[in-house]
Amino acid sequence: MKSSPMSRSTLKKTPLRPSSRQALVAPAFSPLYRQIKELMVRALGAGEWAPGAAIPSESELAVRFGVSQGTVRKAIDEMAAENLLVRRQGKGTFVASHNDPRSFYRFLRLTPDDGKVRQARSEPLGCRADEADEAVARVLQIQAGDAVVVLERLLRFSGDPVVLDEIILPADIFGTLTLDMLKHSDRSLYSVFESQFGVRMIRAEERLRAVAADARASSLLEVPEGTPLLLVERVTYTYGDRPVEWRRGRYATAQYHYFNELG
Amino acid sequence: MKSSPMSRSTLKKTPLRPSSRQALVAPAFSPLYRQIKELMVRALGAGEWAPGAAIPSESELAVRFGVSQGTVRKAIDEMAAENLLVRRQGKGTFVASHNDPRSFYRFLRLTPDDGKVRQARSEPLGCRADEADEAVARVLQIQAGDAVVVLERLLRFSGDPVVLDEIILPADIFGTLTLDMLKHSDRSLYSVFESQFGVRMIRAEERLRAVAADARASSLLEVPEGTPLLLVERVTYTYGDRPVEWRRGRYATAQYHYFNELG
DNA sequence: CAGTGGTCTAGACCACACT
DNA sequence: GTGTGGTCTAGACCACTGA
Repeated sequence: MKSSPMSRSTLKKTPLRPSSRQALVAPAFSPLYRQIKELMVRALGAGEWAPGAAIPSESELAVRFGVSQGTVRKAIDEMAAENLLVRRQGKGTFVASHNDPRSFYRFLRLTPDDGKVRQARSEPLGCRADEADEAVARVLQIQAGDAVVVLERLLRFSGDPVVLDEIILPADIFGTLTLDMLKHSDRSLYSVFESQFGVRMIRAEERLRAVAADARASSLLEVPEGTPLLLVERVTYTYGDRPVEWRRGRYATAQYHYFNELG
Repeated sequence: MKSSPMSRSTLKKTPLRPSSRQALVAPAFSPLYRQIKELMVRALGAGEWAPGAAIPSESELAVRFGVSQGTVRKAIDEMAAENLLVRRQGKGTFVASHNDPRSFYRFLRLTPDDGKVRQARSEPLGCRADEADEAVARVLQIQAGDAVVVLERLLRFSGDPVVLDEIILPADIFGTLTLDMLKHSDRSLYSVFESQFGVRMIRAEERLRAVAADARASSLLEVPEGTPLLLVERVTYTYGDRPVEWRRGRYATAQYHYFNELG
C-alpha cells in the first residue's frame, strides 16, 4: 500500500486530528507521535513496564498502536531525551532506573573543585512524622495538616561532610519509611524510593541562594557558624508532573561547587 | 530510483563510512547527518549565515550537500536543540541571535521569589585593560600575560542592585571595547558583543558557591559586609567550543534565587 | 497562491549484542 | 544467525506564513 489518505483512517486508534478546525484559542493540535508518547508515559506511570526492564521493540509497539515504526521511534526519541527511557543499540529500549549505577546521583550537581571523583556516602540522621505546613502543602500539592515524613541526612564525600539535607515526603506514599531502610544501604535515596515505594523521580526544579550557617548546620558540616552556605531547595516530580519530594539542602562550598551547564 | 546500494555511492561528498572497519580504538564513526551538521556549524562559525538571518531551506541544503532532505532535517534538529538555529514553521530556519528579545538574558538564571517579571537594567561601572594571570589564561585558553579587557557592571532589577559582575574578555577580540559602547545601550551585553564584535555566545558553564560579601560588593549591592552572596563563575563559549569570556558574578539572593531545572 | 517547515509512512541497509 | 536499535532515502500530505 502506497502512502495514501486511506492509511490515515485505517489507524486502529483513529487519533484526534485537527480536522475540526479552530476549536478554541488553544486547539492544542497534537501530532500522532506525541499521542503515542502520552500513551506510553501513561503505561510507564501505571507500572506496565518496570524500571530497568525492556519495553517492547519498536516494531511491536508500532503494531500495538497501529502506526508506523518511524512514528513510534519519534515518540521514544522524545522520551529518551527526557530520560524516561534509555536506548541500547542491539539490545532494546529500557525504562530508566535510579538503580542503574550510572544515575545513582543523577540530580546531584555538586562537584569537587579539583575534579577528582570521590565516593559519596549518605548518612541518615533522623526520620520523623510531621504535618505539612502551608508552604509544604503548596509545594507538594497536598492539604495543610496532611501527614508527611521528614528525613534528615548528611552526605559525605570521602569522609568530609558536605551536604546537609532535610527531606519532606508525603506520608500517603512514604509513610512506612524508617531509618533502618536507609541505614545499611549503599544505594542512593532515589534508588531506595524506587525499589521500596515504586516511585520514580523523573525531574526536579532547584532554587539556589546563599545563606549563613545556623547552629545545627555549622556543627554537622563542621564549619563556623555564619559561614556562607549554598541553600538548594529542590522539588522533585514523578510521572504526570506530580510533586513527591521537597528537599532543602545546605551545601558547604569550600572545596566543592555546584556545576551547571547552560545550553 | 528505489533505495539501493547505489544511492550510497552516488553521494556527491561520498562521506567517510566506517567500511574500513576497526580503524582504531575510537574509530569515531560519524553518521551522515552529523557530518552535515559539522559542515553547517563550520558555515555558521565562518559567518556564512549571519545571526538572525534565514539559512537556506531544507531542500536547498539537501541538494547542496547531496543528501536527502530527511538527513538535513536531522542535522538541523540537533542544531535547533542546541539553540544554534531556530525553526519557524512556514517561514524558515534562522540563525539564533542574542539580538532577539526572546534571548536577551538567555543565560541569566536569576528569578524573583515572587515570580513577577521585572525590568533588568545593566549599569556598566568600569572597563580597563589588563594582563591575564595564570588562572584567567587557563580558562580562556590564552597565554599568561596576554592582554585582556576587564569589565565591571551592576545589574539592577527595577532599580534594586542584584548582580555585581566582573567580566574578563580576551583583548584580541574585544580590545576595542569601551564603556561608551555599553553606557547607552538597553540591550544585553551578549547582544552588543554579537553586533559589535561578531562573537556569538553559544553555551556556558557555571560554577556556583556561597561566599561572604567583601567591601566593594557590600557597598555596590547595598548589603552589609559579610552577607552571604551567591558566587557564579561563568565560562562562555562561542562556535567550536572556544572560550571567549570569564565572568565572576556576585548575586544578592535575599529576594531573588537562581533557578535550575534538572532533567 | 507558492514556499517553508512538520508529520507520517514504507522500505532498505548498517551497527551492535547475544546465542 | 537473529533480533534489536540506528541511519538514510523517497514521497505524500498537513500546517503555517506571507505575498
